[in-house]
Amino acid sequence: MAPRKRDADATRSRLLSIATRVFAERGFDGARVDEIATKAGINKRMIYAYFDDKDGLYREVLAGYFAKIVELSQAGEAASPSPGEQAAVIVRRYFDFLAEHPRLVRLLAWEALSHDARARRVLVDSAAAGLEALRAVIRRGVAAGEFRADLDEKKTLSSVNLLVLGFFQQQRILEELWGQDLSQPRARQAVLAHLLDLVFHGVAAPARR
Amino acid sequence: MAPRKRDADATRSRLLSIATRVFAERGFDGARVDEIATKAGINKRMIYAYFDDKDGLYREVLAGYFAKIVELSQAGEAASPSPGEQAAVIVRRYFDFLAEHPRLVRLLAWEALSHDARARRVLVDSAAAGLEALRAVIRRGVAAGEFRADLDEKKTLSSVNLLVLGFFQQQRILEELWGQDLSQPRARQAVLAHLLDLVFHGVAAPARR
Amino acid sequence: MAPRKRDADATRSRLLSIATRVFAERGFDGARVDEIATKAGINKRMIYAYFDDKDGLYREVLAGYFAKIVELSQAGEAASPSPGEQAAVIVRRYFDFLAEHPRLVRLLAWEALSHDARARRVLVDSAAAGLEALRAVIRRGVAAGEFRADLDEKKTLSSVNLLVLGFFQQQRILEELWGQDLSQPRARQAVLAHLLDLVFHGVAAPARR
Amino acid sequence: MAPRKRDADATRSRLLSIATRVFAERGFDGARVDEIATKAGINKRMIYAYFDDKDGLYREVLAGYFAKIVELSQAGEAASPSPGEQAAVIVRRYFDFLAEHPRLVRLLAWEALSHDARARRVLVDSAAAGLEALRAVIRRGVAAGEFRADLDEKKTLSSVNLLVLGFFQQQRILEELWGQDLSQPRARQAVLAHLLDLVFHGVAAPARR
DNA sequence: GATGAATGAGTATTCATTCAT
DNA sequence: TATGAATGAATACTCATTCAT
Repeated sequence: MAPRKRDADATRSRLLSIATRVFAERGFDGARVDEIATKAGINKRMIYAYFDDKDGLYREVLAGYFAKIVELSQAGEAASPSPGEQAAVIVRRYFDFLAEHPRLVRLLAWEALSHDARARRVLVDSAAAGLEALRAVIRRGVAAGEFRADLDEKKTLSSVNLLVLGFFQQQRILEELWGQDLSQPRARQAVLAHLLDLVFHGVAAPARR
Repeated sequence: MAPRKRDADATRSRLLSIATRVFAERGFDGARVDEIATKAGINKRMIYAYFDDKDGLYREVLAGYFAKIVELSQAGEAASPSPGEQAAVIVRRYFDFLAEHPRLVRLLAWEALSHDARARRVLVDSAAAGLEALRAVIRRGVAAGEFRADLDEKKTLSSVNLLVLGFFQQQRILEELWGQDLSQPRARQAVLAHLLDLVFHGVAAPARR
Repeated sequence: MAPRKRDADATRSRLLSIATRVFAERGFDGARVDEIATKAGINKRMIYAYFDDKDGLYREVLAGYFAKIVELSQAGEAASPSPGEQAAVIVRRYFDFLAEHPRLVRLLAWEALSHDARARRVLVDSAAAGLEALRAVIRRGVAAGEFRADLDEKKTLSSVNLLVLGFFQQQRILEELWGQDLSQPRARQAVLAHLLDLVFHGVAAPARR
Repeated sequence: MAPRKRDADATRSRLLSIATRVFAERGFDGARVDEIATKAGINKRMIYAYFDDKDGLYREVLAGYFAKIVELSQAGEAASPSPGEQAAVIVRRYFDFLAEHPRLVRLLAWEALSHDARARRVLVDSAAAGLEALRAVIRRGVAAGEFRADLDEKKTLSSVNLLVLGFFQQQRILEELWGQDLSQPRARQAVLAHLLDLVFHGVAAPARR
C-alpha cells in the first residue's frame, strides 16, 4: 500500500515532468497525449485517471511553476543600501530565474498567443506580485534622488520585463542575428550587463544633457 | 459581384486574407483548412489548386509581409540633422508599422516558437536589413558625441527591437497588468514616448552622473 | 471552319492516344483525368465534351483496339499447305501482334481483374473470332493426321493463348526470373520458338513412346 | 464471444482476412480502408494501430501468403521413381495450390501490373525456390532419357507456370469462351489433365516423328 | 492502480465532374 | 470549340478519450 502510494506519486510526477517538456516544446495544440504517455513510459489511461483530461494536465504543468514564481517574488530584499544596486539585484535574479527555466519561458510565450487565456490571469497576478519588490525599490530610488523623478513606475517595470523576458523568448532569433550562441552563461551575463546599463543610463551621452 | 464570381485573383487574395487572419490567430498547427475555406466562402479545393497544401498557403501568407517589411526598411532617411531625432523617427516608424500590422506580430511570435523555422532565416535577413538604417544613425550619433561612446551597436539595436516588438507581443498581458486598453492610438503613443525616453536616458537621474 | 474541324479531330485523337497510355499504365482506377488532360496539353473539360465522362473515354480507348484485333483475325490464310506450318504462322502473327501492342496487353490484364467486365464480352467475341482460323487449321491438321487425333480444340486453343498472352503479361516477372531483357526482338523470337516447340512436341522424348 | 471482444489477435487476423479479400478483389488502389474496417466490423483506427497504414496492411496480406508458398515449395519429393510422374505430381500440387488460393492468384496479377513492384522481388524468389524441385526433376528426366535432350530448363519451367497460373488468372475469360463453369473440381481436373498432356506430348501426332 | 483495445469526431488532401465565360 | 474556376463527395489518416479486464 505504501509502495503503491509511492508508485502513484512517481507516476504522477513523471507524467508531469514529461508533459512540461512536451507542452513547452509544442504548445498545447501541438502536444500529443500519446507522445507524453509514451515518453513517460506510462499508460495513457493514467493521464485521465490523474488529470481528467489533456487540459487538466496542462493546468497542472502551469501550476507547477507557480510555486517557483512565488518563491522568486518573495526572495529576501537585497542587502545593499543603494536603490540602484538593489534594483540591479532584483533584475539579475529575474534574469537568472528565467535562464534556469527555459520551459517556463516557452510556456508563457504559448500562453501569450493563446486565446483561452488559461494562465494569463494567474500569470498576471504572479507577475504583479513579482514586480512589487522592484516597484518599491524604484519608489525608494526616486525618493532618494537616485532615479529620475518623472519615472512612470508601471511602464518602467513592464519595460524591464519586456527586455528580460523578451530576450529569452527571442533568443533563437537573436542568436542568428548576432551569429552567437546565447545559451552560454558568459554570453548571457554580457547581455544582462548590457540590459542593465541600457535601462539605467540609456543611449544618450551624459555630456549632452 | 457577378464579374467577381469567376475571378481567380480575387479568390486567391480572399483566401490569403482569411488565411492570414486564421494563421495569426491560431498558429499553423491550430489553423484549420476547413475554417479558412468556409470563412472565405470558397471551396476548400481551391486552396490546394492555388497553394498546393496548407504549408504552401502559410508560406504565401508570410511572403505577403516581406514586401511590406522591405518597404519599411527602405523608407527614406529622416530629415532631421540630429542623430537622436533621426533614431527616434526610425523607431517610431517601426512602432507604427507593427501597430498597423498586428497579425504580423502574432505570426512572428508563432514562428519564434516553431521548431521548423519556416520563416526565421528570411525574417532575420529582413530584420537585419531593417535595422541597418538604425545602426548607421547610431554610429553617426556616437561619432557626433550625441550617443555614448561605449554603445554596443548590435545589442542596442536588439534591445530596441525587444522593447518595441515585445510591447506588441505582450500587449494583452500588459493590458491586464495596467488595467488599460492599449489598442487606442493615444495610449500607444504614450507607451512609445516612454520607450524612447527609457532608451535615450535610462532610469538613472542625470544629477547622479 | 474546316481547320476548326480538323482541330477537333486532332484534340480528340490526341486525348485518346494519351488516355490509352495512361489507362494501360495505371488501370481505370489508377488513371487520373487531370493527368490525361495535362499530358495531352488539352483542357480537361474537353474530355467531357468528347467522351461524356472518364468511363466513356475508357470505352473509346478499348474500342480503338477492336479494329486492330479484327484485322488480325481476318488476316489472310497462310500459304503453306502444311497445317503445322499454317498453325505456326498464325501463332507467330498473334505473338508479333501482342509484341507490337504492349498497351493492349496491359489493358486486357486490367480488364481481366476488373469486376465490371467492361470489355470482357467484346474481348471474348474478338478472341473467339481470332481463334477461329487457328481452329480450322487444327481441325485440318487432325484430319490430315498431322496433329494428334485426341486433341480438345477449345482447350488447345486456349492453352496457346495462355502461353502467348501470358508471356507478355508476365514479362516483367520472367525478366527477373531469367535475368534477361525480354523486350529485345531476338530474345522474344527465341521465346516464341520455344513456345511453338513446346506446343508441338511437348517435353517427352519421342523415343519413349 | 465476450472474451473475443478485446482480443487483439482476433481483431488483427480478422482485419487481415477481410483485407486479403478486398485487396484481391479491387487491388491496392481500388481498395478502401473504410470498406475493410466496416466489413471487419472494426474501427478504422485499429488498422493504423496494427499496420501503420494502408500500405503496411497490404504488405502483411502479401506476407501472409509467403509462408504458404514456402511450404508448397518445400513439399516432400514425389514417391514415384519416374521423372515424368514426379513432374506431374509437382505440377498438380501447384495447380491445386492455386485452386485453393484464388485470392493469391488475383493479388499476384495486381502486383504484376503495379509499377511499384511491392512484392515482385520476393515473389520472384519464392517462385524460383518453388520451381527448383521441378527443375531437378526435369534434369533427372532428361538424363534418364525420359524427356527430350534439348529442353531449355528455364523456359520450360516458365511455360508451365504460364499455363497453370495463366489458367487461373484468365479463368473468367475462359469460362465465357468455353461456356463452362471452371470453378468445379471436375472441370478443373480436366483442364489440368489437358495441360499436362499438352506439356508432355504436344499437339503433333507421334506418328509424324 | 494499471493495462491495452477500441472508438467517433475530426483533418488534410484528392478526384471526377460542372459552371461561367 | 475551348478555357479556367469552382464544387461536393470521397479518402487516407489522426487525435483525445473511454471501455473491459
